[in-house]
Amino acid sequence: MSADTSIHEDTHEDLEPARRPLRADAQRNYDKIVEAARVLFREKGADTSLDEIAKSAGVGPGTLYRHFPTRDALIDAVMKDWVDRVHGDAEQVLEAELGTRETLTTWLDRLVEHMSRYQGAPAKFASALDDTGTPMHHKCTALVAANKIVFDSLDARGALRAGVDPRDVVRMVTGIAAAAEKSGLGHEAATPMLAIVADGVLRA
Amino acid sequence: MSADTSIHEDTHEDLEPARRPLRADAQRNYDKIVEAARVLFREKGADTSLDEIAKSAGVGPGTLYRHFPTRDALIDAVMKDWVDRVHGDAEQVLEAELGTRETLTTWLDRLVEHMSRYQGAPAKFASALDDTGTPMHHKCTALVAANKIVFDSLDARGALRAGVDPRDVVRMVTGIAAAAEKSGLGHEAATPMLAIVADGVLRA
DNA sequence: ACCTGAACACCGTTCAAGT
DNA sequence: ACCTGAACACCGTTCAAGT
Repeated sequence: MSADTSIHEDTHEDLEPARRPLRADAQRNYDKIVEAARVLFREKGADTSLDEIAKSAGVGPGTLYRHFPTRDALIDAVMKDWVDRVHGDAEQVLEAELGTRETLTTWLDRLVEHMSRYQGAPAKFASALDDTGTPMHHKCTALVAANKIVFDSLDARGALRAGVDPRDVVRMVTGIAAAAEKSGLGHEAATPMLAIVADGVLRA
Repeated sequence: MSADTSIHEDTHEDLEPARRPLRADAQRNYDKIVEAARVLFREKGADTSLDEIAKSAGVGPGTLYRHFPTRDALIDAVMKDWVDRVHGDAEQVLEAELGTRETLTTWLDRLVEHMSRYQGAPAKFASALDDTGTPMHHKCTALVAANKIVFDSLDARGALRAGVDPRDVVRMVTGIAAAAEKSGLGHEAATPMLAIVADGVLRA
């Protein structure tokens, strides 16, 4: 190993755009937009009007479009460190060395939590999961990869029922997170549904 | 029993608005709008612009609003006979007298099918499930009621795992239907997810 | 009682004009 | 190279004027 921080040890980030440095004022605007979006996404959800975001950032709508040609691209930028946290969570859950069922349920809980970061986000994940090419799809592959780590471990322990595709589980959790959000009961509404999933995934 | 057809034997329809007859031209417009909506919902999904529907029906936008103050109300009208079909399906599934697992999976399949009638409908169901008062919520209670019939039967057979709330299953299927739709793979994408649900719901 | 269509507010997106 | 803001298209919603 060479350095200590921000090592690219894994393969889930190599496709980063690698854009060259922006002009000073452009960079400032870029940051202001992302920060404004972060706040508004949290307060009003991931469908907040782009105009409002631009206004709140103090830039013209055209500037926002220059930096983020699509809403997806903006969401992507707002969720910059998200991928790493998901990956870290997967490993953390495994390191806890819990029983198989508890390992699975706490992981699924984290999954929902990560997906539900912003109102409306679960639906975006559901859409992006099979929509190759969009920026959000990158996040989804990270999600699938992290999930695979956990499932591989469970499989090694012989805990999985035959014929369960981990990818289907992610897809299902996507839907569960969306349903829980729309229930208005907060994302604790997901817990009983995740319990059913766990029983369906684990060997009887 | 008195008559043979369209008996109101159950309680899932007594709260119908009971509106008095419309003037002839108004009734004609009402029908034209519902028919246009039915076609467009099928072709372009349940989020088709109301303006487009009005135009396709050959009426002004104001006329549409007079009859259907909200999009939900229009969807409700389009799905008029839907409730009865769901209820009938539940009974039909039970009459087939299949094994417990097959009973459950075919029922869940039907549920998804019913929810996925129009593009965007699963999301509406998810939202309406706990949103009392909206017209779509009526459909949801019908859904829950039909589902209860099947689950009661399974429970009587001792097939259910302890602690499973049928309502949570409906909520979950709502999410699954939405996720399957957004996957773009058609609603067969739901099948493997439903299999997991079945294993989670049935006693091991 | 019902219909029409103009009018308004709002949002996403583009682009010519500026620095 | 980057920003601004006017401009356009589109949609939901309302309402005064008509029959």
